[in-house]
Formats: sequence, structure tokens, C-alpha cells
Amino acid sequence: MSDSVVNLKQLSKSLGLSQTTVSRALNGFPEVSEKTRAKVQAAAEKLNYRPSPSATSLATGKSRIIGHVVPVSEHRMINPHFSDFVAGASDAYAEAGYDLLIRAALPEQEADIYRDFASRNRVDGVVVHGPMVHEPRIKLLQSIGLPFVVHGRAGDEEHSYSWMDVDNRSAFEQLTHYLIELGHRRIALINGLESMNFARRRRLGYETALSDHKLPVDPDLVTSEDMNEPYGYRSTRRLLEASSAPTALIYSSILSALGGLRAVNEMGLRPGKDISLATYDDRLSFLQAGDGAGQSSYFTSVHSSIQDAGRRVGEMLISQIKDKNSAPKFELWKSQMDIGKTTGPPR
Amino acid sequence: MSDSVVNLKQLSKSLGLSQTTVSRALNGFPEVSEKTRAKVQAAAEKLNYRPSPSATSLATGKSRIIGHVVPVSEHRMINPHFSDFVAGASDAYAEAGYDLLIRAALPEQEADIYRDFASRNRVDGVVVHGPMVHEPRIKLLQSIGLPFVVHGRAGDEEHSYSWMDVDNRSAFEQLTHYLIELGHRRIALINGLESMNFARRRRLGYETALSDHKLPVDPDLVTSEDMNEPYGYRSTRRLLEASSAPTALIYSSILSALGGLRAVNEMGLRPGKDISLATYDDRLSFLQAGDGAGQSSYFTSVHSSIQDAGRRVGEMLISQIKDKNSAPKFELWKSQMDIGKTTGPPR
DNA sequence: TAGAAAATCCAAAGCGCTTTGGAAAACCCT
DNA sequence: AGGGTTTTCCAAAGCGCTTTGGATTTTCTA
Repeated sequence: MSDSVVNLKQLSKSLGLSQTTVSRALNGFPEVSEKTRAKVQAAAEKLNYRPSPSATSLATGKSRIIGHVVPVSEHRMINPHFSDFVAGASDAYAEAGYDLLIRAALPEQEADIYRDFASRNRVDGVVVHGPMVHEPRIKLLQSIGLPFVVHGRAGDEEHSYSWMDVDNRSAFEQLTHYLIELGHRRIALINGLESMNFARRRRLGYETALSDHKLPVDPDLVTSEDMNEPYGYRSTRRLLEASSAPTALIYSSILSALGGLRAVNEMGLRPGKDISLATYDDRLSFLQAGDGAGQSSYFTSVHSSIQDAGRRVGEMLISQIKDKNSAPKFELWKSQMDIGKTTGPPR
Repeated sequence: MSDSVVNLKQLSKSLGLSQTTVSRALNGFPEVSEKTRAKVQAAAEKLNYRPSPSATSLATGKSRIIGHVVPVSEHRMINPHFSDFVAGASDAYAEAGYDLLIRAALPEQEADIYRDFASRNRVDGVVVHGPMVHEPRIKLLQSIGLPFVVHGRAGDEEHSYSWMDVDNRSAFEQLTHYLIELGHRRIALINGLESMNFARRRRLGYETALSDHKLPVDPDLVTSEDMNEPYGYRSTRRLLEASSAPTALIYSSILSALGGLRAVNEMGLRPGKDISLATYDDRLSFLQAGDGAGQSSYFTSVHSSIQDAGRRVGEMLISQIKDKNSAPKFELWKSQMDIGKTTGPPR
């Protein structure tokens, strides 16, 4: 309760012990008897002792901080998926006694920031967000020697670093497959930016399903942009107003799906009847029903919680930091399919 | 380019100067000649010198980190407005050489975290998010002596601390007023949690407008919950299916407005014709059109960019940290009204 | 019970920076 | 040129922790 600030020296003086012993007692070293350890812990509690992070960090070379650099594009668009991911990650960090540090950066500054992070150990490790098909950050971080876990995967060398990803390819294959079986022949894909690896994999899955059914791949039915609501609206309108409109649309994000839904409604089309909509769903918390109780979702979707992903990536990174020279770990999550009300046989 | 790590000692040895002089040269102290300062800076650049944050922090007692504690509710719902706010704030921080630290916490842990932050100066200041009507954090932070800026305001004592807020009350008064002038008599308010101060002010504005026009305030037309999409959907359906349904609805967030739109569409009502929808709009980046070019918005709304707010709050906090005993500063932003396509005279 | 082994503790040296309190050098004026 | 300023620099003492290398005490073994 007391807000007085005690440091190690004062604490050990009050105990009549050396700083060494007190430090060791508190940090669980074996060369201190359980009796004194208990005494020390009690005193620390009572005097409200909290070690200074900067002093600890200076002495150990560890900061107990995980870095996230968030790429700020020219449009200052912040990826809303980021907040859910971070919620999960910071949860894992808090449990392990780590803090989360964020630095906003233009893409071209990112490399320099990593160097800065590492050279003066401001952070003990970083999470790499949004890996591209060609991902220079991975080699950079490896050469710097800064521990990292990638959320997603880069296009190549999947075994030289740790990552956690969902099976985007099979998710989209499954979704497309389902629509084809319903009878759809012209299916559009409102994809994310295909410089991103996840988007490329999704497209691959989509095309695989089409090919499997001997259906043509029409490039006019695929769009690729930053996944937000207006993009979903805009591209849906454009596609549906074209001469040979698709009968089904697959969205790479529920945000663009919401935009698509708005467009469809505005055009007087009934989802699931006149037009079919399906989407990938990151289970963004602010779009989820609060109760969560078994009510089936509105959109037909494949889903996987990005918040859970954040937590898992955080855990993986921390365990990697603790055991520095452990082998890279990979985790590939399957996403769940969920039939909602927005799909049906074509008219 | 070189990844070698040089510290002050090595740098000063290579220059044939003392650590004192080099440190002073780099930190812009006047007691060093411009000639040596230039020499020092050149060498620092060449050797890629970066001061160690923990050492600096230990020596100065300043961490150059701003703390944000994000309250994690039981539902693990992360406020999506948070990501945009943080984008703006971290931008301001980056400019001033500060980093942003996030710690996830259950509401009951928050006080302890502030104490922890301050006692060992892990952070130099904090941003207080989501102030309640009664806000214990303010007194706590004042007693601890940790600099802070509130995003929003608490209900009382507005002059003892720094804050930045939008004029929620007049914004909602204006919106309600507009709907009344269009001819609406039964107007619903889909509000945020009214334990939050901003929601209370919004309701006040809404009620003021009604009273000004001698219209009754019907508690059945007001709902109060966490602002997300499903909430908007659910409450809209419920309200519109009731015996004496409103002809217009005002939403406290564009997320619930999107939910409301979904409900309305599903019921076969045309927004702006059969039913009027208006909303407060935080200009969340992922709902904004990428081009931004003068296209009028879809929703009738009052708006103010929460990202800009984040940047401003960040700036205010940093200036307060730099000038510790400056008087509290307040900023009240007016929000802009924008007539969209979702409102019209009642049927 | 003596001697060795194990358990327990400590003084002091860092970690990499800032800053105090001077000292030395350079400059300025009459 | 001599005195006082002003400028320029430095040695060393912290900041609050961890950790090395011993010293001291206790426990165990025969």
C-alpha cells in the first residue's frame, strides 16, 4: 500500500543481509537457505520492493520487453486486425512478465529500427507482422541475432525461422469448393494485397479449387487491395454491375465483406438468395457477439481467431527468448468452416 | 551499416576525449565547442554509436517510454478505436523519440500497474483511456505524481488535470436536433456504456435536444452497451420490431451503426427513406475510403478523427513530461457534422 | 572429533550512461 | 604583461541491479 520506494540496498540493510544474498533470494538462486529466502520475500513484500527495470536491464542485458514495429503506410491506415492480435500477445507477455513496446515506422525505417532494438537491447525479441512474399526482414533479423517469430510465413525458407500461420491456402480452397458444389461457376475473390504472402496463398487455394473442377480462372474476377470496408463495397459494386457478373463472392476479410454486404443490400439483392457471400473471418472481437453462445454466424466463413494467434505467437517468442538456441518452431493452424446465411445455390 | 556496437567509452577513446565531453557534445550542452561537437557527432555517426536506453534511463531517471494500460474485459473485447488512437499517438511519440509501451490488465489491476510504472520509472507518463463518470485513476495518478493526459474527461474536477476531449454533448445535441427538424418524433439512441463519461455526455446532448423541442424522453428508446457491431444489429432489430418503433436511430459508434444497417437492410427498410440512421464517426481508418477524395460519406454523422486525437494527446503528454510543473492543459474539439444518405424525413 | 564437503553468505566489480566539482587552457581587457 | 573571465575539458562518483570469486559457517563422514 505504501508508495515509498525502496531499493535493493535499503532492503538488504533493513534485513541485515548483503545485496547479493537478497538478490539471490528474490531471484530463486539455490545458494540461499529457504529460511532466509522466506524472510527476504516477506520483507520485500512489506516494504513494497520492486526492482528497477533499467538497472536490471543494464546488469543483465535483458529488457523483458517485446517489440512490435507497426508499419504505417502513407494513408496512415492502421490494420484493425492488429489490435486483436496485440490483445492476445500482450496477454501472453503479461503472464510471463514481459511488456509490449510499439514503434510506428514507415516501411523504409523498419530495418533501422530493428538494428536499434538489437544493438542496445531495448527489446529482447520482436514479432514480424505481415510477411511479404519476399521478406527481407527475416534475413536481417537473423543476421542481427535478434529473436523473432513471424506471424504468417514468407514465401521461402520456411524452416530457418519460427512462425505461426493459419492454413490460408486450404481455407480458401475449401470455401471455393463449397461454393462450386452449390452450383456457382463464376466466383469472385476480393483479396488482400498480393504482395503479402497470406493473400498469395489464399489466391492459390481459390485457383486450385477452380482448376480441380475444370473451371476457368478469370483474372477479372479477382481484386487485390488493402482490406477495408470501402474496398469491399467498391469492388463488389463494380463486379456486380459488370456484364458477366459473378454469382458468388469470397472476401479476404470480414471488413471488406461488410462493405460487400452494404453494396449488395443497396442493389436490392438478398444475400444467400440472389447472391452468395463468403469470407475469411479473423474473429475480430468488435464484430463478435458478446455472449458468444452457440448462435451460428451470419456470414458463411472460414475462421480462426487472430487474438488466439497473437497469444500463441507471444508464447512462442518468449519461449524462444528463454531458450536462445532452440530450433525454430512452426505451427500451422487449420481454420474452421462455418455455413451461415449468406450463401446458397445460384439463381 | 556496420552492426558493431560501440559504447561511450570506446567512442571517446577513439576520439581522444573524455566520456564527459563526448556525452555533452552529443546531448547539446553548451560547455563544449562547436568544433569538437561536430567532430564528435561525425565519429558517432561513423561508428554507429547508439546510447543504451537502460543505461541512460538508469542515469537520468527517465525512460523515454509512454505507458498505455489497456483494460481487458472478461470478454477479451478489445476496443477497435484503440488501434487508431494508438496509431496517432505512437506517431507523436516517434517524432519526439519516445516509445509506446502497452500492458494488458484487468480493471482491478490497473492501479497496481500505475504504481509499478511510477515507482521504478518504467515509463515517463501514461495516457488514461476511457474515463468513467467517476474516475479513481485520476486521483491515484496525481498522488503518485506520474504525468498523464486523459483522453476524454471525467465527470468532475475538470481543471486539475490535462485532458483532450471532443464535445460529445453538443455533437449529439446537433445530430438529434437535425433529425427533429426533419420531422422525426421518436428517435432512438444506441449509446455506449453509460458508466463511461463520454456516453453520459452524449445522452445529455440527446436529451437536451429533445427537451428543447418539447419532445418526451422515452427511456425505452435508449440502450447502453459496449459499442460493437452485433450490439447495433441486435438493438436495432429489437427497437424496430417493437410496437411503437422509432423512425430514426442515432448510434454512438460507426461499428454499431454498421450493425444497425445490417438489421435495417435485412428487414427490407431503405435507409434514408423508410428509416433514418445517424452516427458518431471516429473516422476509423479501416472504414475510411482509401482515396479520401471529397466523396461525401454514406452515413449522416458527426465526426472527429480519433487518430488525430491520439496524436494530439501524445503531444500534450510529451510536452507535459518535458515541462513537469506546467499548468494542466485542456482541449475541447468540436466535431463536424456531415449529411449523408442515411437520413431523410420520416415516412 | 577431526577433516572434508556442503551450505550460506559477502565485498566488490561491473553494466553504460550522466553529472558534479574542478582544473587547465584560451581569451580579453587595460 | 598581468589579472580576471570565459571556454573547454576531465576524473570520478553515482544510478540500482547482477554476478564473480571468496570467505565463513554448518553439516556430514569415518
